[in-house]
Amino acid sequence: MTAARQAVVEELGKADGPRSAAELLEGLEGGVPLSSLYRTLTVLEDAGVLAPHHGVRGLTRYELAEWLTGHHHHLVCTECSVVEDIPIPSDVEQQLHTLVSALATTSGFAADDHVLEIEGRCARCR
Amino acid sequence: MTAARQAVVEELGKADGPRSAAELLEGLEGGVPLSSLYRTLTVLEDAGVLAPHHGVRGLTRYELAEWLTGHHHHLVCTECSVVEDIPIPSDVEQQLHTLVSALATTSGFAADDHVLEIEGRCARCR
DNA sequence: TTGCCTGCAAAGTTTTTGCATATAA
DNA sequence: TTATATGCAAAAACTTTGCAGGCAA
Repeated sequence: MTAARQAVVEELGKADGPRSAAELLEGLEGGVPLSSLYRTLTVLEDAGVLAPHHGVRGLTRYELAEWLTGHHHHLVCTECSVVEDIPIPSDVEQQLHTLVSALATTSGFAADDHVLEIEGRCARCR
Repeated sequence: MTAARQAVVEELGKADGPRSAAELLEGLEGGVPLSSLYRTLTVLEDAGVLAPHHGVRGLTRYELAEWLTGHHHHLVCTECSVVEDIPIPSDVEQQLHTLVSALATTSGFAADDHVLEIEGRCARCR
């Protein structure tokens, strides 16, 4: 774990939602080249530390993997594309999990995970 | 509604999941230029006929809007990136909807819609 | 030394845009 | 005619790769 990687993990730890390479760049001190940042993101993803998020057109954003943050879902603003983490009460999660397994098995799918994104307008855009 | 647009809508009508511009190209007869296809997709999206899907790294796929297909969710294969439509029983959908509204309002979000993606391995990749 | 990490520059992929032509109303 | 749609080529946005130099074990 090098300094560059540490910095990315810390930056994502402070964020309240997934961040793209360009967004991370703003928070990182020193002019890190984009190519290095992308390489760092790839390494951390392969290591299971980061998880990619693909909720918005043409952008891959990253967040800390769920074993670090806990299971959660996202609120996606359809106007400004902001993505915000949202925790989910464990009883609700339980329901959801049951529901997902049932849906998947009838289609021959082996469900590993589920992604629930709530789309709407955030407090600021309203 | 021109012939080119008709063709895209028909192609998507036959598909069992969202398709990218490149994927659509294979099904369309005659060498349609990509740029025209992208323009067609944008027009149809703005017209509310198509809905974009962003479940896979760096790819925007399109599907018919839900007023044409009915509400549904997706199975996403983490191995081959195939995305398959999956209908959802109305009682389950009801539960989900209630749940989503509750989660969103506590965060100042105005929830318009929700996206549930089930990730796993498809029948072929298993 | 040996191997991984970094920066820079070049290239790749997907998507958008400008402009002239073609088509439709 | 008048507006909209299309094709081609160029560009843009985002991401990946090659290569040489740096740093650490």
